This record gives sequence, C-alpha cells and structure tokens, in this order.
Amino acid sequence: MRKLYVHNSLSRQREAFDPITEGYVGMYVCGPTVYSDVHLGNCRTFTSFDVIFRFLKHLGYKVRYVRNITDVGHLEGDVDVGGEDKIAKKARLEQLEPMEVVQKYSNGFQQMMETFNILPPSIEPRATGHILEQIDMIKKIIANGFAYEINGSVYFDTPKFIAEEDAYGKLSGRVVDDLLQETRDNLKRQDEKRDPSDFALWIKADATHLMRWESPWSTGFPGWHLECSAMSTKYLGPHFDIHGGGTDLKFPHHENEIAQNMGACKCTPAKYWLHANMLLLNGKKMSKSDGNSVMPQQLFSGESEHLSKGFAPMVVRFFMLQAHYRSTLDLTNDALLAAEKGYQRLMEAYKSLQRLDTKAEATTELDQEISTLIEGAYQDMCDDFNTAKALGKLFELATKINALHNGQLKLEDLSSKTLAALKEAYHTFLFDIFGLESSVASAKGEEELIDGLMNLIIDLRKGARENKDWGMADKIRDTLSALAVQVKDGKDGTTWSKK
RNA sequence: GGUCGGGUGGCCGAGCGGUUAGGCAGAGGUCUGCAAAACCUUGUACGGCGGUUCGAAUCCGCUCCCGACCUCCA
Repeated sequence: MRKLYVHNSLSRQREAFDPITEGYVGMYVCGPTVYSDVHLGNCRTFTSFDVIFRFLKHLGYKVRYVRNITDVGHLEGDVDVGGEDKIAKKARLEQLEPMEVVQKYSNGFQQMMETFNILPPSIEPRATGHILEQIDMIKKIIANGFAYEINGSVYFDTPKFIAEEDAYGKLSGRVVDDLLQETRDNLKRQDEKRDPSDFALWIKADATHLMRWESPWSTGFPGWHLECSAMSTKYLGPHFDIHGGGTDLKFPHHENEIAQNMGACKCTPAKYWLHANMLLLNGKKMSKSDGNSVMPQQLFSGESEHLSKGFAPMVVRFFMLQAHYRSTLDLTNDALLAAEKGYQRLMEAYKSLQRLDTKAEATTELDQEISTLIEGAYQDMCDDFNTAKALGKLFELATKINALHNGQLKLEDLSSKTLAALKEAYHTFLFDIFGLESSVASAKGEEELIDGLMNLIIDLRKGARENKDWGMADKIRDTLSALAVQVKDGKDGTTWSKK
C-alpha cells in the first residue's frame, strides 16, 4: 500500500497517515443541518471528503465513512438569550411538522449529493435517531464531573474541563484565558450557565417547543455538538482515524465535540482532523446567513447575477478539484468558464485514449515520461490529497494522448504495456478517484442512436468532401455546429463531440 | 480588539530554498479545400521594504492590503 500523508489540523503539520487498525479507516465528517436547501459551500466540503473517501478506498483501505444529518438541537443564537432550534423555527414558519422539514431538506440534500456524484457514506445517522445515545453520553459526562444540571437543562463545565485536561482550544488555536474572559460582558445575560464558555448538552423545552424527548433531567432536546460525539462513538468507537468538516466548524463545534468525548471517556475522538476550506464568491465567504451565495440550482441554470450561463455539475466538481481542499476557492464566472474548457479537454483526451492501440514492445523515452507522470499523479494524491497537482499531471498526459492520437507522436514508440497502464490510470483517476462522470449516463439506447446518426452524417459529409462539394460539406458542419456538435477532421477520419 | 490563514503572470490555481506546475485567455506556427479541433513554440509572475543564504515566490523581521474564526454556518 502506498504511504499517505495528511495535514492534521490538530498539529498543523503534515503527518504520515497510520490508521489505528492496519488496513481499516474510520472517518467521520460533520454533515448538514437540514433546515434549508444545501448551498454550494456544503457541496465543496462534501466533494472534498468524497475524493478523500474514494482515494482511501483506492489505496486499499476498508473505510467506514460516517456522515451525519443533524435534524435537531441546532440553536440559533444562545439558548439563554432566546435561542431557538433551527428545525423548529423553520417548521413554525412553514407550518410544517418538524419531521416534514427534516424529510424535505434531507431528500434535497441527498439528491444534490447524487447530482455532484458524491458517493453515499457508509452510514448516514440522524441526530433524532440517537437521542438515547446522547442522553447516555450526558450521563457519563455528568458522572465524570464535567457537566451540571440546572432547571432541567444540562451544561458542560468548560472551565473545569480546561483546568483538568490540557485539551480545550488546541484544535482551533484559542487562547484559553481569552475564551474565559472575552465573553465576560455577556455574563449578565446568562442566567443558568455558570460560565459563558459553558455550552448546553441538554435543553429543557418550553411549552411551545415542538421537538421534545424525555430525559432524566427534563422533557427537552439535546444540544448541538452532542450528536456528533454520540454518533461517532457509536459507529466508529471512542477513538477513530479521521474527523472532517468545514474549517468554520473548528470553533466552537469541533472544540466542544472533543471536550464532550474526553468528558465522557477521557480519550480524544480522532487521530487526524481534516478541515476543508471555504468556497468564496466575489472574494467573500459563501454563507446562507448573509445572502452572499449562489445556490447549486442557480449555478446549473445560470439564473444568477453572478453568472453569464449555466454550468454542468461535473464542470463545477472539476472546478473544485482544481484547488486544494485546504485552500479557499474563489468562485467567479471567468473561473468557471475556464474550468468548463479544461474539463472538456480532459474528457476528450480520455475518449481519444480509448481509440489508441499499439503492439509495440520496446520501452522508449516516451514510455518513461508517461510512467513518470502517472506515478507523479499518485504521489500528489498521497501528499494530502493534492487534486490540483494531480490534475496537472493528467493534463500533461492529455497532451501526450492527443499527440499520439493525431500522429505527432508515434504509437510505435509506446509499448503496449505502458499504453495499458495509461488507460488504466486515466480511467481510475477520472472516474474512481475524482468521481468525474463523463456525462450523467443518459439512456443507453439513445446514445447508440445518436452515434449511429452521427456516423451516417459524417459519412455523407465525407462523400461530399471527396466530390469537392464544399457547400454541402460546410452546410453539414455549420448546422451541426449550431446544434453544439463539434466536427473534428483528423488525419485518419472525422470524429465529433458535443461542445 | 484577539487568534489564524492568505496576497503568485490578463483570469483561476499548484508550488513553500536551486527544476516548465497545470487550466483558461493571448501571440506565432504546423495541419486543413477553408475552418475548427489537435499539436508545437511563446509570455519569464510571485504585495512593498530590508535581512539570512552561493542561491528565496519559498526562511526571518518590518510594513501594506485581504479573508476567516471569535455568534448560526461546510
């Protein structure tokens, strides 16, 4: 198995990836809170982890990938200053049952994941389905002295945790003293919490609250953060390999998750923390709360003030892979236009590659160059999943493929062994690792029909050209062009592709 | 204000001590009935000012911008 290196947010360093159990990887990624439509930022994060998931599997690891759906407990504002559960609020606004809201947006989320060709995780647990596990975890935390109950609600005792375990603030780089002091001004408004840095594990529901469960402390609902601790523990154990999520979750979400896990079992949840960076629009973070965003649907349709046209989901996926997952990525119309061209070039090279064949056996300099590029692409991926760099290698290979295809490089100079390896690697990278579908597989019969028709048309045009009937030949070419079909006259025959 | 990250050629985006990243756009060429496509060649960029070094986009200091987190967010 190839040696993998990852950037661990916890140490802020590149580390050799050594799974806890040889050959197996447990990975938990914070999923969405389903109270509205997914936006592109979510899609980028989940695309990043999708590629990580795919690559780990490709390396030969048996991966259990858990990505939750949060459908309760996510408060707006602070619970003590009128915070309200996001799901419940939406349910009230839309006159729906909370579970109706959750179902609607969960469905939408999963459809969007499919649209982006993001593989479903191994387990996709829901917070509402794990209330018992959460209650159980709260009991453990209380038993260990890191939480206290007051008026039916339970809070995590952050100062105590800080005093006893040298762990709080490590991931997000907070200065503990600041955390304890900064919010001092808010202290007056906290009637239940002992300290402003404490956070809710269980919240007593008031009379109007729609989502509620029985617990030893009150009829209420679990706090945000807790579901991830409970569900990761349940499905991956108290200590697992990778925990991922958007970088904006580092604080407070992931920091609190660590505190809860340690509070419950005295052990750190994840060995490696991976954080995907933000997707920007016009240089600013995409955010649903401040309106600076383009919804995926708008991106596909082009109906947005920021876009000149619509872009296919795979073009967007390709666009995202051109940047490293830990870097911010600025979404602009020009960048998407460029990505669209690049994506097409890559796919055309793939098609051309399928038509190449050779019987040569001798190994030449060309063989060496191609092998080096393939190996390089693997090395790039093994270095913290550098899709941008690996993609660069694929483009360099595309240049070789095109040259072989149109005769500028000789097929006789390429051994059949290397060609087979190239075909294998290209397919593996494009489809298995990067997850780029050549097109959403339309009805197969239709494809065959189009191929048949195109062959006929190209044959007719060939006849016209042989008779020097340029008018007819050009009419065919121009008409096809108007239908977004590119006719390509090559050395040995004519091929076509969709523009 | 505190903490962290970043400023790379027309645009996007890798690199992080010495090699052409790559994509898109542009220019010239090959090919072509003309084109397109494809291929070849080409640009010599690293916010500013100092410093370390044989050598810095890459390390250090200062400085100017930008962004993120600190409050719900992937």
